[in-house]
Amino acid sequence: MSADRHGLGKNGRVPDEVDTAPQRTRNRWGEGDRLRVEILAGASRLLSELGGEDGLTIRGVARAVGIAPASIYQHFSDRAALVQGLLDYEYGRLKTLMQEADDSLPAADVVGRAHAEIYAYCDFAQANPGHYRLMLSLGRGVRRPGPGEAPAGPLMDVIEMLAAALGRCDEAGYKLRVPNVRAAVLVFVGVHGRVALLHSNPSDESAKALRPFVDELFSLVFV
Amino acid sequence: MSADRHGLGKNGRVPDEVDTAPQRTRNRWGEGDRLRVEILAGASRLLSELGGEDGLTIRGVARAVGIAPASIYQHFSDRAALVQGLLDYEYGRLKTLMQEADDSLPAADVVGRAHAEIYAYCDFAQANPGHYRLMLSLGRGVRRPGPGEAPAGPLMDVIEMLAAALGRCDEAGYKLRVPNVRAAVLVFVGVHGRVALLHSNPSDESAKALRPFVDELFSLVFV
DNA sequence: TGTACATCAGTGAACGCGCGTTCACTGATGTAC
DNA sequence: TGTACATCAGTGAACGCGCGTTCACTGATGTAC
Repeated sequence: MSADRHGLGKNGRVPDEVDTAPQRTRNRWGEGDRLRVEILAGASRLLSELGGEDGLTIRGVARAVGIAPASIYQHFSDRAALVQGLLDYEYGRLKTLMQEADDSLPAADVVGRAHAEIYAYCDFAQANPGHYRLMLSLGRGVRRPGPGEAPAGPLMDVIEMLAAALGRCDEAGYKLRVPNVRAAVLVFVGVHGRVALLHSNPSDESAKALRPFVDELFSLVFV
Repeated sequence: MSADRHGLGKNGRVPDEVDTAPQRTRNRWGEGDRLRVEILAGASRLLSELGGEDGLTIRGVARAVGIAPASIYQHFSDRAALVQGLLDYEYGRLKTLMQEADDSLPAADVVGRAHAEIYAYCDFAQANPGHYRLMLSLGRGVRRPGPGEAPAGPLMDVIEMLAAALGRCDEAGYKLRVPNVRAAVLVFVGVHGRVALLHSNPSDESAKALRPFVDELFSLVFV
């Protein structure tokens, strides 16, 4: 046993298992929850590599993480729960990125901060097309609000962040042509449409520069 | 055989097969191509009912049409070809609807005609969410232009239609604030983003009225 | 201190299912001579 | 006109595959007494 620790067999070749199963060491007592984030990270990586929800299977994620498919069920009740968990995880990342971009500028630069938020959004969308598609729920198996339920959700959180940033601009004297929430929806929707168009046409080099487009959108909503 | 033509067995009950297989009569000699459009229509219906590409399987379509799965291979080389055929079919429908809306107004009413085109687009998107998602290629298995290839495609056709309509407005004196192609992209992208937002949040009743939003977009691109 | 037991992290093997695709075929309709 | 053959529209049965999920399990680590 100890003779094989170097990963080399007697003939000096790397055994086949090394390629497929990167021999995970199990977590210690009481640290079982660590696997949960490993699973989410593996699923996230898978989404990046495959660019869509299609390869996002229980077995695929298990392979990516290096565990048995059955092990996933200790942390997620079924595939739908895994996808939902991944969505929460990614929305958390996106909101953090936007908030950090906002915080990175001086408090007084309200217009710059609003721009920075949406730039961060664009960067995320361009760097993570697979995640973006899933998050905009143009895939299946995503929980949607019921008929009576309020149209809340992580998407609304993002729009509200943007609305707040635009509201601060308005208060600081950079007047909006429409109420701040309407302006936020307009900008968000424009950016989202542009990103979707880009994703559906990745060869359009001229469209990859999203910032000028964002600036144009902003210039339209301000007086 | 002729005794069973009424679809009733000896005990007066409808045989089980009637429910699943609506006993298609095969096409006549030389009319084999008719099945092709039956398949596309069945696939289209399936897309409407299921709201996504997920149920769009060879076997599912065969069931919807009432034929054997193997029969599809006489008209489409594989599943990807079927999906591509469906896309062409649906883009044809969309462009026809937009053109008809345009033609339904007097030639002189250039602004009304531009509005009518995009209204038709909205109506299509709202009436066919499953088709819309697939067409905007936020699904898998859709042919995309290669790296060197021009970013043409049915989506560009739609945008060019709109750009032409906006160009006619500009020429008629309803001046645009930006070049007509940029204005078309802006309007299209805004509408698409709004529709996507609506699809991801179908309970948002206030967002279902797309026309005011479209009008707002138009008012932003005109002087 | 030992020792029986509980809890933990994680697994291997199996299940039934629906899928895409292939292949040899069936029976009806046309065509050559 | 017959009749052999070609072509057509479409099928039934089978294949191998990857999937989601379940279940009894393994071995390590903690805890009660």
